[in-house]
Amino acid sequence: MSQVTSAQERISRRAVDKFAQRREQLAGSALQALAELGYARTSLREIAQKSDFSHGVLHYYFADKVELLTYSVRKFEDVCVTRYDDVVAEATSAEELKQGFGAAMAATLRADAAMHRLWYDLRNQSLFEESFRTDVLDIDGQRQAMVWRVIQRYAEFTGQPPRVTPEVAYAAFDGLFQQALLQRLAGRDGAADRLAADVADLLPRLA
Amino acid sequence: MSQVTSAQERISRRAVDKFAQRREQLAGSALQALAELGYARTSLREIAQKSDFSHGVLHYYFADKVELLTYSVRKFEDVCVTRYDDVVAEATSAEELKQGFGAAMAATLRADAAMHRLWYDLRNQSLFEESFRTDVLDIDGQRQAMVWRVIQRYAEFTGQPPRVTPEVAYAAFDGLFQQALLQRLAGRDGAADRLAADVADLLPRLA
DNA sequence: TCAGCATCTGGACAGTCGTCAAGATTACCT
DNA sequence: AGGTAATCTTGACGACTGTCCAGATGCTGA
Repeated sequence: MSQVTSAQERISRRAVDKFAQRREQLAGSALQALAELGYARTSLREIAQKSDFSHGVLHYYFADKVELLTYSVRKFEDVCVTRYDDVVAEATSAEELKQGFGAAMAATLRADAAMHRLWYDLRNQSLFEESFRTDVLDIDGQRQAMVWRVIQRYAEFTGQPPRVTPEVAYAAFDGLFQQALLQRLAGRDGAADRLAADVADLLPRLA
Repeated sequence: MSQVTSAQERISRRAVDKFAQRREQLAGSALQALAELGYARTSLREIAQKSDFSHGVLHYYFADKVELLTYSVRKFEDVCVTRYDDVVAEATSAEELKQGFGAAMAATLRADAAMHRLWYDLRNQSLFEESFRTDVLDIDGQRQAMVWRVIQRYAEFTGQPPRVTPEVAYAAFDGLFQQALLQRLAGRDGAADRLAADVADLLPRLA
Protein backbone atom coordinates (compact mmCIF):
# COMPACT_ATOMS: atom_id res chain seq x y z
CA MET A 1 0.00 0.00 0.00
CA SER A 2 2.67 2.49 1.04
CA GLN A 3 4.61 1.26 -1.96
CA VAL A 4 1.74 2.16 -4.24
CA THR A 5 1.51 5.76 -3.15
CA SER A 6 5.25 6.25 -3.21
CA ALA A 7 5.34 4.89 -6.74
CA GLN A 8 2.62 7.29 -7.80
CA GLU A 9 4.44 10.17 -6.13
CA ARG A 10 7.48 9.38 -8.21
CA ILE A 11 5.34 9.57 -11.31
CA SER A 12 3.99 13.01 -10.57
CA ARG A 13 7.29 14.29 -9.29
CA ARG A 14 9.25 13.60 -12.41
CA ALA A 15 8.92 13.16 -16.12
CA VAL A 16 6.18 10.59 -16.57
CA ASP A 17 7.61 9.36 -19.83
CA LYS A 18 10.65 7.53 -18.53
CA PHE A 19 8.76 5.89 -15.72
CA ALA A 20 5.86 4.75 -17.87
CA GLN A 21 8.22 3.61 -20.57
CA ARG A 22 10.09 1.33 -18.21
CA ARG A 23 6.84 -0.07 -16.89
CA GLU A 24 5.89 -0.88 -20.44
CA GLN A 25 9.23 -2.55 -21.00
CA LEU A 26 9.01 -4.64 -17.86
CA ALA A 27 5.44 -5.63 -18.70
CA GLY A 28 6.79 -6.87 -22.00
CA SER A 29 9.29 -9.06 -20.22
CA ALA A 30 6.51 -10.32 -18.00
CA LEU A 31 4.42 -11.34 -21.00
CA GLN A 32 7.41 -13.07 -22.51
CA ALA A 33 7.95 -15.11 -19.36
CA LEU A 34 4.24 -15.86 -19.01
CA ALA A 35 3.95 -17.05 -22.59
CA GLU A 36 6.90 -19.33 -22.15
CA LEU A 37 6.27 -20.76 -18.69
CA GLY A 38 2.57 -20.25 -18.03
CA TYR A 39 1.01 -18.40 -15.15
CA ALA A 40 1.61 -21.13 -12.60
CA ARG A 41 5.36 -21.16 -13.05
CA THR A 42 6.16 -17.51 -13.70
CA SER A 43 8.06 -15.87 -10.86
CA LEU A 44 9.29 -12.31 -10.51
CA ARG A 45 12.86 -13.48 -10.79
CA GLU A 46 12.07 -15.21 -14.07
CA ILE A 47 10.50 -12.03 -15.37
CA ALA A 48 13.51 -9.97 -14.30
CA GLN A 49 15.79 -12.42 -16.06
CA LYS A 50 13.89 -11.86 -19.32
CA SER A 51 14.57 -8.15 -18.88
CA ASP A 52 17.94 -6.45 -18.48
CA PHE A 53 17.40 -5.75 -14.81
CA SER A 54 17.63 -7.43 -11.47
CA HIS A 55 14.59 -8.70 -9.64
CA GLY A 56 14.55 -5.82 -7.17
CA VAL A 57 13.65 -3.23 -9.79
CA LEU A 58 10.21 -4.73 -10.29
CA HIS A 59 9.13 -3.37 -6.92
CA TYR A 60 10.43 0.02 -7.86
CA TYR A 61 8.02 0.23 -10.79
CA PHE A 62 5.19 -1.91 -9.48
CA ALA A 63 3.64 -2.14 -6.05
CA ASP A 64 3.47 -5.91 -6.10
CA LYS A 65 3.16 -8.90 -8.37
CA VAL A 66 -0.54 -8.43 -8.94
CA GLU A 67 -0.09 -4.88 -10.18
CA LEU A 68 2.65 -5.97 -12.55
CA LEU A 69 0.55 -8.78 -13.93
CA THR A 70 -2.64 -6.78 -14.34
CA TYR A 71 -0.66 -4.06 -16.07
CA SER A 72 0.83 -6.69 -18.35
CA VAL A 73 -2.58 -8.13 -19.13
CA ARG A 74 -3.85 -4.71 -20.16
CA LYS A 75 -0.84 -4.19 -22.38
CA PHE A 76 -1.47 -7.62 -23.79
CA GLU A 77 -4.90 -6.52 -24.83
CA ASP A 78 -3.64 -4.26 -27.58
CA VAL A 79 -2.07 -6.98 -29.66
CA CYS A 80 -4.98 -9.36 -29.75
CA VAL A 81 -8.18 -7.45 -30.42
CA THR A 82 -7.64 -6.03 -33.91
CA ARG A 83 -6.01 -8.99 -35.56
CA TYR A 84 -8.59 -9.63 -38.28
CA ASP A 85 -9.49 -6.06 -39.11
CA ASP A 86 -7.13 -5.99 -42.09
CA VAL A 87 -8.85 -9.01 -43.56
CA VAL A 88 -12.22 -7.33 -43.16
CA ALA A 89 -10.96 -4.12 -44.76
CA GLU A 90 -9.33 -5.77 -47.74
CA ALA A 91 -11.81 -8.45 -48.70
CA THR A 92 -13.89 -7.63 -51.78
CA SER A 93 -16.27 -10.58 -51.69
CA ALA A 94 -17.82 -13.09 -49.32
CA GLU A 95 -15.61 -15.83 -50.68
CA GLU A 96 -12.49 -13.75 -50.23
CA LEU A 97 -13.44 -12.81 -46.68
CA LYS A 98 -14.17 -16.40 -45.84
CA GLN A 99 -10.80 -17.61 -47.06
CA GLY A 100 -8.96 -14.63 -45.65
CA PHE A 101 -10.46 -15.10 -42.21
CA GLY A 102 -9.48 -18.75 -42.12
CA ALA A 103 -6.01 -17.99 -43.42
CA ALA A 104 -5.48 -15.23 -40.86
CA MET A 105 -6.47 -17.49 -37.99
CA ALA A 106 -4.21 -20.23 -39.26
CA ALA A 107 -1.35 -17.73 -39.66
CA THR A 108 -1.55 -16.44 -36.11
CA LEU A 109 -1.91 -19.96 -34.83
CA ARG A 110 1.37 -20.82 -36.52
CA ALA A 111 3.20 -17.64 -35.55
CA ASP A 112 1.89 -16.75 -32.10
CA ALA A 113 1.02 -20.03 -30.42
CA ALA A 114 2.83 -19.13 -27.20
CA MET A 115 0.98 -15.85 -26.90
CA HIS A 116 -2.37 -17.47 -27.52
CA ARG A 117 -1.88 -20.09 -24.86
CA LEU A 118 -0.99 -17.26 -22.52
CA TRP A 119 -4.32 -15.61 -23.25
CA TYR A 120 -6.23 -18.78 -22.50
CA ASP A 121 -4.18 -19.26 -19.37
CA LEU A 122 -4.99 -15.79 -18.12
CA ARG A 123 -8.64 -16.10 -18.99
CA ASN A 124 -8.75 -19.33 -17.08
CA GLN A 125 -6.99 -17.81 -14.10
CA SER A 126 -9.82 -15.34 -13.90
CA LEU A 127 -12.15 -18.25 -13.20
CA PHE A 128 -10.30 -18.77 -9.92
CA GLU A 129 -9.07 -15.31 -9.05
CA GLU A 130 -10.89 -12.04 -8.97
CA SER A 131 -7.89 -9.85 -9.79
CA PHE A 132 -7.82 -10.18 -13.57
CA ARG A 133 -11.49 -10.83 -14.08
CA THR A 134 -12.50 -7.33 -15.09
CA ASP A 135 -9.69 -7.00 -17.59
CA VAL A 136 -10.28 -10.46 -18.96
CA LEU A 137 -13.97 -9.80 -19.50
CA ASP A 138 -13.09 -6.55 -21.19
CA ILE A 139 -10.60 -8.17 -23.55
CA ASP A 140 -12.99 -11.01 -24.25
CA GLY A 141 -15.65 -8.49 -25.17
CA GLN A 142 -13.30 -6.79 -27.58
CA ARG A 143 -12.37 -10.09 -29.16
CA GLN A 144 -16.04 -10.84 -29.56
CA ALA A 145 -16.53 -7.51 -31.28
CA MET A 146 -13.59 -8.29 -33.54
CA VAL A 147 -15.17 -11.54 -34.66
CA TRP A 148 -18.51 -9.85 -35.03
CA ARG A 149 -17.05 -7.34 -37.47
CA VAL A 150 -16.08 -10.27 -39.67
CA ILE A 151 -19.57 -11.74 -39.46
CA GLN A 152 -21.21 -8.42 -40.24
CA ARG A 153 -19.01 -7.79 -43.23
CA TYR A 154 -19.78 -11.26 -44.49
CA ALA A 155 -23.46 -10.57 -44.05
CA GLU A 156 -23.07 -7.39 -46.08
CA PHE A 157 -21.51 -9.32 -48.92
CA THR A 158 -24.16 -12.01 -48.99
CA GLY A 159 -27.07 -9.71 -48.26
CA GLN A 160 -28.33 -12.12 -45.62
CA PRO A 161 -28.49 -11.05 -41.96
CA PRO A 162 -26.41 -13.04 -39.44
CA ARG A 163 -28.22 -15.99 -37.97
CA VAL A 164 -26.46 -16.03 -34.62
CA THR A 165 -25.73 -13.58 -31.84
CA PRO A 166 -22.27 -12.09 -31.45
CA GLU A 167 -21.82 -14.19 -28.33
CA VAL A 168 -22.48 -17.48 -30.08
CA ALA A 169 -20.35 -16.60 -33.08
CA TYR A 170 -17.39 -15.67 -30.93
CA ALA A 171 -17.74 -18.72 -28.72
CA ALA A 172 -17.81 -21.04 -31.72
CA PHE A 173 -14.77 -19.60 -33.48
CA ASP A 174 -12.87 -19.30 -30.24
CA GLY A 175 -13.59 -22.92 -29.48
CA LEU A 176 -12.33 -23.85 -32.90
CA PHE A 177 -9.16 -21.91 -32.39
CA GLN A 178 -8.53 -23.32 -28.96
CA GLN A 179 -8.92 -26.84 -30.25
CA ALA A 180 -6.48 -26.15 -33.05
CA LEU A 181 -4.01 -24.65 -30.59
CA LEU A 182 -4.11 -27.78 -28.48
CA GLN A 183 -3.57 -29.95 -31.54
CA ARG A 184 -0.72 -27.83 -32.76
CA LEU A 185 1.13 -27.65 -29.45
CA ALA A 186 0.70 -31.41 -29.15
CA GLY A 187 2.72 -31.64 -32.34
CA ARG A 188 -0.03 -32.87 -34.63
CA ASP A 189 0.71 -31.77 -38.15
CA GLY A 190 -1.81 -29.93 -40.23
CA ALA A 191 -3.65 -28.32 -37.31
CA ALA A 192 -3.36 -24.86 -38.87
CA ASP A 193 -4.52 -26.04 -42.28
CA ARG A 194 -7.46 -27.82 -40.76
CA LEU A 195 -8.34 -24.71 -38.77
CA ALA A 196 -8.37 -22.59 -41.91
CA ALA A 197 -10.69 -25.04 -43.61
CA ASP A 198 -12.99 -25.39 -40.60
CA VAL A 199 -13.27 -21.65 -40.13
CA ALA A 200 -14.07 -21.10 -43.79
CA ASP A 201 -16.62 -23.86 -43.51
CA LEU A 202 -18.30 -22.56 -40.38
CA LEU A 203 -18.51 -18.89 -41.31
CA PRO A 204 -21.24 -19.25 -43.94
CA ARG A 205 -23.22 -21.42 -41.60
CA LEU A 206 -23.35 -18.70 -38.95
CA ALA A 207 -23.58 -15.57 -41.07
CA MET B 1 12.38 -43.55 -8.53
CA SER B 2 13.14 -45.76 -5.57
CA GLN B 3 9.82 -44.65 -4.19
CA VAL B 4 8.04 -45.82 -7.33
CA THR B 5 9.38 -49.35 -7.28
CA SER B 6 8.89 -49.74 -3.57
CA ALA B 7 5.33 -48.54 -3.98
CA GLN B 8 4.70 -51.12 -6.67
CA GLU B 9 6.26 -53.80 -4.52
CA ARG B 10 3.81 -52.93 -1.81
CA ILE B 11 1.00 -53.34 -4.28
CA SER B 12 2.00 -56.79 -5.40
CA ARG B 13 2.92 -57.92 -1.93
CA ARG B 14 -0.40 -57.15 -0.41
CA ALA B 15 -4.03 -56.83 -1.20
CA VAL B 16 -4.27 -54.42 -4.09
CA ASP B 17 -7.70 -53.28 -3.04
CA LYS B 18 -6.79 -51.27 0.01
CA PHE B 19 -3.86 -49.57 -1.67
CA ALA B 20 -5.77 -48.66 -4.82
CA GLN B 21 -8.73 -47.57 -2.79
CA ARG B 22 -6.68 -45.09 -0.81
CA ARG B 23 -5.10 -43.77 -3.98
CA GLU B 24 -8.59 -43.19 -5.30
CA GLN B 25 -9.56 -41.42 -2.11
CA LEU B 26 -6.51 -39.17 -2.15
CA ALA B 27 -7.05 -38.40 -5.81
CA GLY B 28 -10.53 -37.28 -4.85
CA SER B 29 -9.12 -34.88 -2.30
CA ALA B 30 -6.69 -33.63 -4.93
CA LEU B 31 -9.52 -32.91 -7.36
CA GLN B 32 -11.39 -31.12 -4.62
CA ALA B 33 -8.42 -28.86 -3.90
CA LEU B 34 -7.73 -28.28 -7.60
CA ALA B 35 -11.33 -27.32 -8.29
CA GLU B 36 -11.30 -24.87 -5.44
CA LEU B 37 -7.89 -23.28 -5.81
CA GLY B 38 -6.81 -23.93 -9.37
CA TYR B 39 -3.69 -25.68 -10.56
CA ALA B 40 -1.37 -22.77 -9.84
CA ARG B 41 -2.22 -22.60 -6.15
CA THR B 42 -2.77 -26.23 -5.24
CA SER B 43 -0.05 -27.63 -2.99
CA LEU B 44 0.35 -31.10 -1.56
CA ARG B 45 -0.32 -29.77 1.92
CA GLU B 46 -3.59 -28.28 0.71
CA ILE B 47 -4.56 -31.59 -0.80
CA ALA B 48 -3.70 -33.43 2.39
CA GLN B 49 -5.79 -30.98 4.38
CA LYS B 50 -8.81 -31.84 2.20
CA SER B 51 -8.25 -35.46 3.12
CA ASP B 52 -8.12 -36.98 6.58
CA PHE B 53 -4.39 -37.52 6.43
CA SER B 54 -1.18 -35.63 6.88
CA HIS B 55 0.88 -34.41 3.94
CA GLY B 56 3.49 -37.14 4.28
CA VAL B 57 1.09 -39.90 3.30
CA LEU B 58 0.86 -38.61 -0.23
CA HIS B 59 4.39 -39.81 -0.89
CA TYR B 60 3.50 -43.18 0.45
CA TYR B 61 0.85 -43.68 -2.20
CA PHE B 62 2.33 -41.62 -5.02
CA ALA B 63 5.88 -41.29 -6.24
CA ASP B 64 5.64 -37.54 -6.61
CA LYS B 65 3.28 -34.70 -7.25
CA VAL B 66 3.10 -35.36 -10.98
CA GLU B 67 1.98 -38.94 -10.48
CA LEU B 68 -0.69 -37.86 -8.03
CA LEU B 69 -2.00 -35.23 -10.39
CA THR B 70 -1.99 -37.41 -13.49
CA TYR B 71 -3.75 -40.12 -11.54
CA SER B 72 -6.29 -37.54 -10.43
CA VAL B 73 -6.79 -36.35 -13.97
CA ARG B 74 -7.53 -39.88 -15.13
CA LYS B 75 -10.02 -40.37 -12.33
CA PHE B 76 -11.52 -37.05 -13.28
CA GLU B 77 -12.14 -38.40 -16.75
CA ASP B 78 -14.87 -40.75 -15.61
CA VAL B 79 -17.24 -38.06 -14.45
CA CYS B 80 -17.10 -35.86 -17.50
CA VAL B 81 -17.32 -37.98 -20.61
CA THR B 82 -20.75 -39.57 -20.34
CA ARG B 83 -22.72 -36.62 -19.08
CA TYR B 84 -25.20 -36.30 -21.95
CA ASP B 85 -25.72 -39.96 -22.72
CA ASP B 86 -28.91 -40.08 -20.69
CA VAL B 87 -30.36 -37.25 -22.70
CA VAL B 88 -29.52 -39.08 -25.91
CA ALA B 89 -31.07 -42.30 -24.64
CA GLU B 90 -34.29 -40.77 -23.41
CA ALA B 91 -35.10 -38.29 -26.15
CA THR B 92 -37.89 -39.38 -28.49
CA SER B 93 -37.72 -36.55 -31.01
CA ALA B 94 -35.34 -34.00 -32.46
CA GLU B 95 -37.07 -31.24 -30.57
CA GLU B 96 -36.84 -33.13 -27.30
CA LEU B 97 -33.17 -33.90 -27.82
CA LYS B 98 -32.43 -30.30 -28.66
CA GLN B 99 -34.08 -28.99 -25.52
CA GLY B 100 -32.71 -31.78 -23.38
CA PHE B 101 -29.17 -31.20 -24.52
CA GLY B 102 -29.36 -27.49 -23.76
CA ALA B 103 -31.00 -28.14 -20.40
CA ALA B 104 -28.36 -30.71 -19.45
CA MET B 105 -25.52 -28.34 -20.28
CA ALA B 106 -27.18 -25.57 -18.31
CA ALA B 107 -27.74 -27.91 -15.39
CA THR B 108 -24.13 -29.02 -15.12
CA LEU B 109 -23.00 -25.44 -15.55
CA ARG B 110 -25.09 -24.52 -12.54
CA ALA B 111 -24.15 -27.51 -10.44
CA ASP B 112 -20.52 -28.28 -11.32
CA ALA B 113 -18.96 -24.95 -12.19
CA ALA B 114 -15.91 -25.55 -10.01
CA MET B 115 -15.24 -28.90 -11.62
CA HIS B 116 -15.58 -27.50 -15.10
CA ARG B 117 -13.12 -24.71 -14.50
CA LEU B 118 -10.74 -27.35 -13.22
CA TRP B 119 -11.03 -29.22 -16.48
CA TYR B 120 -10.24 -26.12 -18.50
CA ASP B 121 -7.39 -25.35 -16.17
CA LEU B 122 -5.87 -28.77 -16.66
CA ARG B 123 -6.37 -28.71 -20.39
CA ASN B 124 -4.63 -25.38 -20.46
CA GLN B 125 -1.78 -26.64 -18.35
CA SER B 126 -1.14 -29.24 -21.00
CA LEU B 127 -0.36 -26.41 -23.40
CA PHE B 128 2.66 -25.60 -21.28
CA GLU B 129 3.61 -28.93 -19.78
CA GLU B 130 4.01 -32.28 -21.39
CA SER B 131 3.02 -34.35 -18.38
CA PHE B 132 -0.77 -34.24 -18.71
CA ARG B 133 -0.92 -33.82 -22.44
CA THR B 134 -1.62 -37.43 -23.33
CA ASP B 135 -4.39 -37.76 -20.77
CA VAL B 136 -5.86 -34.41 -21.69
CA LEU B 137 -5.98 -35.31 -25.37
CA ASP B 138 -7.59 -38.59 -24.48
CA ILE B 139 -10.29 -36.97 -22.35
CA ASP B 140 -10.86 -34.31 -24.95
CA GLY B 141 -11.37 -37.03 -27.53
CA GLN B 142 -13.94 -38.74 -25.35
CA ARG B 143 -15.75 -35.49 -24.78
CA GLN B 144 -15.80 -34.98 -28.51
CA ALA B 145 -17.28 -38.43 -28.97
CA MET B 146 -19.90 -37.63 -26.34
CA VAL B 147 -20.99 -34.53 -28.21
CA TRP B 148 -20.92 -36.42 -31.47
CA ARG B 149 -23.36 -38.98 -30.12
CA VAL B 150 -25.80 -36.14 -29.56
CA ILE B 151 -25.29 -34.86 -33.08
CA GLN B 152 -25.73 -38.31 -34.60
CA ARG B 153 -28.89 -38.98 -32.69
CA TYR B 154 -30.26 -35.65 -33.79
CA ALA B 155 -29.38 -36.49 -37.37
CA GLU B 156 -31.27 -39.77 -37.01
CA PHE B 157 -34.36 -37.93 -35.86
CA THR B 158 -34.28 -35.38 -38.66
CA GLY B 159 -33.13 -37.78 -41.33
CA GLN B 160 -30.49 -35.31 -42.45
CA PRO B 161 -26.80 -36.20 -42.16
CA PRO B 162 -24.62 -33.92 -39.96
CA ARG B 163 -23.10 -31.00 -41.79
CA VAL B 164 -19.99 -30.65 -39.66
CA THR B 165 -17.17 -32.89 -38.54
CA PRO B 166 -17.07 -34.17 -34.95
CA GLU B 167 -14.12 -31.86 -34.31
CA VAL B 168 -15.97 -28.74 -35.34
CA ALA B 169 -19.13 -29.67 -33.49
CA TYR B 170 -17.26 -30.31 -30.28
CA ALA B 171 -15.19 -27.15 -30.59
CA ALA B 172 -18.28 -25.03 -31.09
CA PHE B 173 -20.27 -26.42 -28.18
CA ASP B 174 -17.24 -26.42 -25.94
CA GLY B 175 -16.59 -22.79 -26.78
CA LEU B 176 -20.17 -21.99 -25.94
CA PHE B 177 -19.90 -23.74 -22.62
CA GLN B 178 -16.63 -22.09 -21.72
CA GLN B 179 -18.06 -18.69 -22.44
CA ALA B 180 -21.07 -19.41 -20.27
CA LEU B 181 -18.80 -20.63 -17.47
CA LEU B 182 -16.86 -17.39 -17.54
CA GLN B 183 -20.07 -15.37 -17.43
CA ARG B 184 -21.48 -17.41 -14.60
CA LEU B 185 -18.39 -17.28 -12.42
CA ALA B 186 -18.24 -13.55 -13.04
CA GLY B 187 -21.62 -13.41 -11.38
CA ARG B 188 -23.69 -12.47 -14.41
CA ASP B 189 -27.19 -13.75 -13.95
CA GLY B 190 -28.88 -15.83 -16.57
CA ALA B 191 -25.72 -17.35 -18.01
CA ALA B 192 -27.11 -20.87 -17.70
CA ASP B 193 -30.44 -19.97 -19.27
CA ARG B 194 -28.71 -18.26 -22.14
CA LEU B 195 -26.48 -21.28 -22.62
CA ALA B 196 -29.49 -23.59 -22.85
CA ALA B 197 -31.06 -21.37 -25.48
CA ASP B 198 -27.85 -20.95 -27.46
CA VAL B 199 -27.15 -24.68 -27.47
CA ALA B 200 -30.66 -25.49 -28.63
CA ASP B 201 -30.28 -22.86 -31.30
CA LEU B 202 -26.91 -24.07 -32.55
CA LEU B 203 -27.63 -27.78 -32.64
CA PRO B 204 -29.97 -27.73 -35.66
CA ARG B 205 -27.54 -25.54 -37.52
CA LEU B 206 -24.75 -28.08 -37.20
CA ALA B 207 -26.66 -31.35 -37.44
C1' DT C 1 32.85 19.87 -10.16
C1' DC C 2 29.82 18.47 -6.99
C1' DA C 3 25.44 17.90 -4.44
C1' DG C 4 21.09 15.72 -4.75
C1' DC C 5 17.89 12.91 -6.57
C1' DA C 6 16.38 9.00 -9.57
C1' DT C 7 17.44 4.52 -10.60
C1' DC C 8 19.22 0.07 -9.92
C1' DT C 9 21.68 -3.93 -7.53
C1' DG C 10 22.20 -7.66 -4.54
C1' DG C 11 21.29 -9.71 -0.45
C1' DA C 12 18.33 -10.71 3.51
C1' DC C 13 13.76 -11.88 5.40
C1' DA C 14 9.93 -14.92 6.39
C1' DG C 15 7.06 -18.05 4.32
C1' DT C 16 5.88 -21.98 1.34
C1' DC C 17 7.04 -25.57 -1.68
C1' DG C 18 8.13 -30.80 -2.83
C1' DT C 19 10.55 -34.36 -0.88
C1' DC C 20 12.26 -37.52 2.34
C1' DA C 21 13.06 -40.42 6.37
C1' DA C 22 12.91 -41.81 11.23
C1' DG C 23 9.83 -43.18 14.37
C1' DA C 24 4.97 -43.84 16.12
C1' DT C 25 0.80 -46.24 15.29
C1' DT C 26 -2.23 -49.59 13.46
C1' DA C 27 -3.74 -54.00 11.40
C1' DC C 28 -3.01 -58.67 10.39
C1' DC C 29 -1.35 -63.46 10.88
C1' DT C 30 0.24 -67.37 13.50
C1' DA D 1 -1.13 -62.35 22.66
C1' DG D 2 2.95 -61.26 20.28
C1' DG D 3 5.52 -60.12 16.42
C1' DT D 4 5.83 -58.46 11.88
C1' DA D 5 4.67 -55.81 8.15
C1' DA D 6 1.75 -52.03 6.50
C1' DT D 7 0.38 -47.55 7.32
C1' DC D 8 0.60 -42.96 9.04
C1' DT D 9 2.63 -38.71 11.54
C1' DT D 10 5.91 -35.46 12.32
C1' DG D 11 9.60 -32.73 11.58
C1' DA D 12 13.37 -31.59 8.85
C1' DC D 13 16.01 -30.41 4.42
C1' DG D 14 17.11 -27.34 0.60
C1' DA D 15 15.14 -24.73 -2.95
C1' DC D 16 12.20 -21.25 -4.31
C1' DT D 17 8.79 -17.54 -3.57
C1' DG D 18 7.28 -12.29 -2.94
C1' DT D 19 8.79 -8.53 -0.52
C1' DC D 20 11.71 -5.15 1.36
C1' DC D 21 15.86 -2.36 2.12
C1' DA D 22 20.63 -0.55 2.53
C1' DG D 23 23.76 0.91 -0.34
C1' DA D 24 25.95 1.36 -5.10
C1' DT D 25 25.51 3.67 -9.41
C1' DG D 26 24.15 7.02 -12.77
C1' DC D 27 22.23 11.33 -14.20
C1' DT D 28 20.99 16.28 -13.87
C1' DG D 29 21.27 20.97 -12.89
C1' DA D 30 23.75 24.63 -10.47
